[in-house]
Parts: sequence; structure tokens; C-alpha cells
Amino acid sequence: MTETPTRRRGDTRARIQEVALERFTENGYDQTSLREIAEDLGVTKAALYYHFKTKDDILESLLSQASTALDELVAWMRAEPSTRERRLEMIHRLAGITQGVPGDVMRCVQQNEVALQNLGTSLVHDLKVRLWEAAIPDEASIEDRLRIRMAVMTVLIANKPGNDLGGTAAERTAAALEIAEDLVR
Amino acid sequence: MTETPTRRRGDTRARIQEVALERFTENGYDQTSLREIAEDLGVTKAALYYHFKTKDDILESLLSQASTALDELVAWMRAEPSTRERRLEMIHRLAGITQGVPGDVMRCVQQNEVALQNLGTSLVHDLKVRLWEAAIPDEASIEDRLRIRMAVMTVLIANKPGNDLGGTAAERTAAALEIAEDLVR
DNA sequence: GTCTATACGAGGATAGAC
DNA sequence: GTCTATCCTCGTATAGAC
Repeated sequence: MTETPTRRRGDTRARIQEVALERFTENGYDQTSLREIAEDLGVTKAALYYHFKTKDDILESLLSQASTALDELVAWMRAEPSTRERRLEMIHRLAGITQGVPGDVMRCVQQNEVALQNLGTSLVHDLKVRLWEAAIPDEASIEDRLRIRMAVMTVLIANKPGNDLGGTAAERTAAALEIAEDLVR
Repeated sequence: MTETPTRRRGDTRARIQEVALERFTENGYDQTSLREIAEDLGVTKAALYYHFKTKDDILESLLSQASTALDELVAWMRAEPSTRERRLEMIHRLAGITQGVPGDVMRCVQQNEVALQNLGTSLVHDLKVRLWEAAIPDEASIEDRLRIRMAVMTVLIANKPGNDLGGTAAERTAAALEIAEDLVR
């Protein structure tokens, strides 16, 4: 019954996310203006405000996928006591997530760490922190706490955009997992 | 001959740096406005522009101390071929710098990593990168490159403000150096 | 339901008076 | 050496056309 429009419509929200994801990842959240995004789509700034409450809201919407995957990982980690085997398994799963989630989303998360910290809504507030806190056994020393943290960061850094480590994503991840074996104990 | 002014003057530049250092470290570079700094000093925004070319310029001026210390470390590292002993010594010296430099400056550097990356003038551009590049031997594998990088980051993270690792600065640094021993090879 | 037009206050920055 | 006045862009908000 309803006409199919000649130009694709109703996907404006998705197209905003598309452009924002690219810009936020490439140039950073703070350096990306709403005007820039709007012009790229051929709409006005105000149109963005129909689809999203604020600029922050756009960023958050991009993170839901990564956030969900990491939430599940945190839940999995918390389900049973933290043994070395489980900690290592967590690191491996994390590596899978960093590559599994639509690549650009994870890159965007890492590229905008600081912007994320300044988001009041801590639903996505410091995904890393929640992760390593779940992994730290109760009686851990400072060194052990730092070790787990560095293992998590090694995996993330190995996949960080522009890290100029060279090699393929698979090679970098493999190297990160080797190092994590040394770190986690 | 020249009158001593009733209120101290001529030190406005230094006072700007004082306030900026505190604000940038506490609230972040992007979240600190020039109006905020100016009002705190009882001057106008425009006055700041007499002493500094841009807002970025203020940030850069704060970093000169840390930058100098790290430049020297890079130069030292490059002076001789990179052996394991030298790499470890470099990490130890780095730990000394992170505590030796007037504490707040180093904290400011770490608190504003991203802002620094966006500074065109790469005099201070990614202090860390210059450091680990100097430390990496020519034929290093991806894993070895990543290992050195993580060793540097471990030291920096151990001293990062708000990392909630607990313990004293000395304890955290000691832990970081232990871990670095495992990483560097 | 989707968007344009328009405006506001705050941001960084500049020219020029004093 | 410091300020006023001004400019452009930013994120945000609302009224109303379609």
C-alpha cells in the first residue's frame, strides 16, 4: 500500500551513525563537529537532533555493540572464581571480541577513550576497568593487579589503529596473547 | 630605579601556566576553557593571547620540562646499541623521570595524551613513541616491539593519576619495574 | 514522522585602543 | 602589557514547514 520512496529514507539514523563512526574514529570525537556530519549527509545540524538527543548520544549509540560484548565477558568472568586459567581464557576471549565486533566500532572505542570518560552515563564508562576488576582475585598484590591490567591493555593496544607495529591484525593479536601469558599469573 | 609595583606583575605568564597546569590536569585540556583560566587570574581572555599564541601553545609550554627529560633519555638510548641491559636501564631511568619531573607536569602529560596527539607541532608529539622506537633493536619481531612498548606503558600507567591501583607511588613503581623485567628481553 | 530555519550562549581567536 | 570589541564556529534548542 505505502509507496516505496525514490530515495532511500528512514535510514537517516543509520547513515548518521555510519558517518559519525568514520569521523570519530579518524579524527577523534572532540575534533568532529556536528556540522561536518550533517553536511556530509546533505541535511542540517538540527536534523541530527531529531534522531539523537545530543552529540554524546551519537557516540554512545555506536558503542552499544562493543559494550554488550564486553558486558557479557565481564559477566562470564564474574560467574566463577578467578583462576589463572580463567584469566587467560578471558584475555583470549577479549582478543576475539576486539576482532569480532565490527572492526571500526572497537577502533572508535579506543580512539576516543578520553571522550568516553567524560560521558556522565557510565553505562559505557571505562569498559576496560570493569573488565580487569572482574578478573582481579580478592587478595591480589599491587603487582598482580597491574599485571592483569597490562595484559588487557596489551591485547587492546595490539589492535589499536595507527600503532604502527606492522604485521597483520592476526599476527599482532598472536603476539599480544604470547605476552599476556607472561603477564597473567 | 623602576618602581616595584604594589601587586606582583610581569609574572602573569607564569601565573597562567600555574592555573592552566592545575586545570588541564584536573579537568582535561578539552574541558578547560580560556575564560575559566582568565577569570581565575582576574584578567580577560585576550590577555592570555598576549602571552601565548594559542591554547595549544599553553599546553606545550607546560610540557617543556618533561619533554627535555625524555629527549635526553632518547638521546642516551640512541648513543649505544640496544642491549637487554640498556633497555632495562632505560625503563628504570624512565621511572625516575616520571617521579622526578615536577609531579604535576608528568600527570598533565598523561592526563592529556589525546590532546597532545592532535598538536601539529610534534616537538612533544607522542613522547612515548620516540622512546620505544629508540629502544627497539633493528631486527625485532612484532612481539618484541610490542613487549618494549608495554614495558614503557607499564611504568607510565603505574604512575597515572586516578588509576586506583592503591599503594604508594614508590610501591607502584616497584611493581612496574618487576613487570618490566618480565617484558623486556 | 522527518526535516529546515533560525537563534542562543559559549568556545577560541584577532585587531586595535589605551 | 592589558583590555574592549568583534568574529566565526561550536553544541544545543525550538518553532514550524512538509
